[in-house]
Amino acid sequence: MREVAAEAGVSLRLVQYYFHTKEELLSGVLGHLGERIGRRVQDAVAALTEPVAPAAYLRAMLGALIPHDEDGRQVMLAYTAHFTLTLSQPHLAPEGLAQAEALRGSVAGRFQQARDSGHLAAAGDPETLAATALALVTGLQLSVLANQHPAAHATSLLNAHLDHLFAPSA
Amino acid sequence: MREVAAEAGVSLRLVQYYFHTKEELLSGVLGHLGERIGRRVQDAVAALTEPVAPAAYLRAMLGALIPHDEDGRQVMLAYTAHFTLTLSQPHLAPEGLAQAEALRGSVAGRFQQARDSGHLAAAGDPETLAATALALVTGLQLSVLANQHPAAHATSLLNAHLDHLFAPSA
DNA sequence: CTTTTGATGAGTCATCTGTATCATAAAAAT
DNA sequence: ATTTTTATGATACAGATGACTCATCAAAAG
Repeated sequence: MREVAAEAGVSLRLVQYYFHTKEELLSGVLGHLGERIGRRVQDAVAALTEPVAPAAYLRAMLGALIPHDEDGRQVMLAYTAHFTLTLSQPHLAPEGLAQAEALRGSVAGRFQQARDSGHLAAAGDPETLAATALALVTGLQLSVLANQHPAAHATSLLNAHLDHLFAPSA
Repeated sequence: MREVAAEAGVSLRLVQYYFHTKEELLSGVLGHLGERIGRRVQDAVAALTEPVAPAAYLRAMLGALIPHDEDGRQVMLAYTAHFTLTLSQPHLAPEGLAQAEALRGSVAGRFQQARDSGHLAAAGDPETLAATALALVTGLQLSVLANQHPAAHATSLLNAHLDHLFAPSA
């Protein structure tokens, strides 16, 4: 609590004013991070030029989850830390997972759309493709945070995966 | 330190005897977890019946990283927690990453072998395929630990990904 | 103008925590 | 038989930490 207050340039008393306990603070942070990540994804999608092909949409959405700038790195690092904490403290999870669930649905919807419009060449139902793509992004995220790959490399791995789904004959 | 001693049914003094500081304890645990995970992978590979097709080998190796029993869950959960810690305390990493690097090389080698023997249908160099597959497994691992998917489902997602690389025409 | 809300300061309390010290004793190695 | 290794017990201590209280004050809302 003291450390958070100091880092924020604020009195300890104020932190206690808004977050009565440390648990409330942690849940609050997890929710806040979820929102920031959601906004980053929305911004990336909004930056697309019309018309939006399903493949490009998915590239933008999923690519936004890979930390390619300092802000993204900080957000993703903090989110990863809090997410890992929820693995042993499940009662801290509620709000954060809602965001993740919404994202999963959105990705699955895009895959469904791609299938309907005949752009998708790969087998497997949209739910499966979405779950796989999201797991891949999670792993790539971590590899970037751990400095195993630069962000650009991780993005190209993600794009290669998507390209393979949309045009496997190449 | 006290909590570790109590959990191990051992005196605090003994923990201090083998690990002079908390940092040493954490590094030691990280190394120990790396070994246990490596052994689990080796065991899974050793259980294969000859002759070993490249695809089956990769399925075994990578599948062993998905926690499908209680022991696996504990090991992977502890490893994930320590790995996440190294993201903000990089000096705790040295030994743990060596194991991961060895695994990456091994997976890449198998992909190379599959390509050479004509079993691999997908494009992309072995290094890329290995990095992608490992990132996917990391993400699936986390999804299982977070109870987003049962282990069997994660394994089937992994197998679907590998099948797609080995037989994309289906 | 008065009340509510947002913000700070100073300090207390009990507990947790990493580290350290000294004495001791069984067990294993030499 | 003696030395070294492995293990425990009992504290001690300084610093960190979460939670709480009381007093105070500026700003915004009513």
